[in-house]
Amino acid sequence: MLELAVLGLLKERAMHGYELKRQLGQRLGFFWTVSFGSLYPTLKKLEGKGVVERVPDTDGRSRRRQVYRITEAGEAEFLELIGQGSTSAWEEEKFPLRFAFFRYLNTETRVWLLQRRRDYLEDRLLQGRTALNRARRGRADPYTLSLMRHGIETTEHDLKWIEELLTAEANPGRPDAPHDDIT
Amino acid sequence: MLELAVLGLLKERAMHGYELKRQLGQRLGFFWTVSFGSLYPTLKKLEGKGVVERVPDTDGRSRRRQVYRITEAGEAEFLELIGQGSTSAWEEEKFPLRFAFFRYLNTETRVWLLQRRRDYLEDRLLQGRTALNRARRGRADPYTLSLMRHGIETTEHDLKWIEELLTAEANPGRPDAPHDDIT
DNA sequence: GTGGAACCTATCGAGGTGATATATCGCCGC
DNA sequence: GCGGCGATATATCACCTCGATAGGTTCCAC
Repeated sequence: MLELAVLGLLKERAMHGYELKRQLGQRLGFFWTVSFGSLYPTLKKLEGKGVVERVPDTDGRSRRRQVYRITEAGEAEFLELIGQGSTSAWEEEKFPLRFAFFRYLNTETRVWLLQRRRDYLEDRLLQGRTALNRARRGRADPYTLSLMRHGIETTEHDLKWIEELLTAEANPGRPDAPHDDIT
Repeated sequence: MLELAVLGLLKERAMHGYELKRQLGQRLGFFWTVSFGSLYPTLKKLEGKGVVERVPDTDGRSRRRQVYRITEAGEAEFLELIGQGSTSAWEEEKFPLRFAFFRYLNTETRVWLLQRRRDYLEDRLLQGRTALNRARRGRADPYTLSLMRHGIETTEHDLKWIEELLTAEANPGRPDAPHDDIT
């Protein structure tokens, strides 16, 4: 998981651990946050696999930072991770992470992933509505009901977003991707 | 975490593990799901602490299920867990869980928790907007920008929900709690 | 230069995750 | 009845991640 995120970020440019965390926090902080406790071990593991490497301490100063860059094997590994279907569950769970690297995929794959996501959300929505109705009949307390309603609304919002993205993907009319970008 | 959820559900009525998972899935499945790998160990741990106990296999049939009920010590433990401030982070993370048991808290505590939540969300929103602006100036790719925008919108929606709840809490005018409940 | 704040790496215990194994029940066709 | 099969239910394992914490380094104000 984190491996994909790290490789994706290092694909853009070399970074040290702390900055990886900061970048991740900014880009998908709403959906995910990494802890140092998983980041640093992961970096070491990746280095062990040879998919990232430490940038040798060029130009004397600041030898405290451990700057990593992606290797050729790493580029391959990244494509492997982001492209593949992988195991059911996390696929849906970590959608935002995958989405953050959508630019590295071709349109076909993007559409495929978006459709999978849409189906998943629609299914959840259905289950959620069913559960809500059951809860209503069961005289569940107002707070529980409110929570369930809110969950449904949130999912509806997610779904709408996905559908807009699908539309945008279908006709690269003007904005070659998701809407406005004024200043 | 899970401990609070389990105790809260058992407070309503005795259940076996599988059903606890099902109930949890229905009520806050949008925000959380438990795995068996944590549920069963947790039940044992709770039994060890004496806050829940196995219901003796009355009336012969179906001896396969392990039905648990909450003990008196468990009731106390529950109030302890839900009432206390606990450690910073998870407090925000698991807000929905806490909210699901709001009916066991008095108005004062409810309002306090809602306000904390509101402040937290407002802070995130601010950070998110700042990050978005920076990303725009940095010519981030459209997908990343779209993701960030979506995160912001979702948080705004959460915030609106909290504010409505605060309003409802402030004047128990007609609906003694969160809005409509037709049929 | 010296003290402190911000920066950065690192590790630990606790606990959660998804996958998988196994056993039992309810039910249907025959 | 009885063999089989899908749903129900408990259990465990290896791996991953978390939050807390500690410790070292760089930078700057005074």
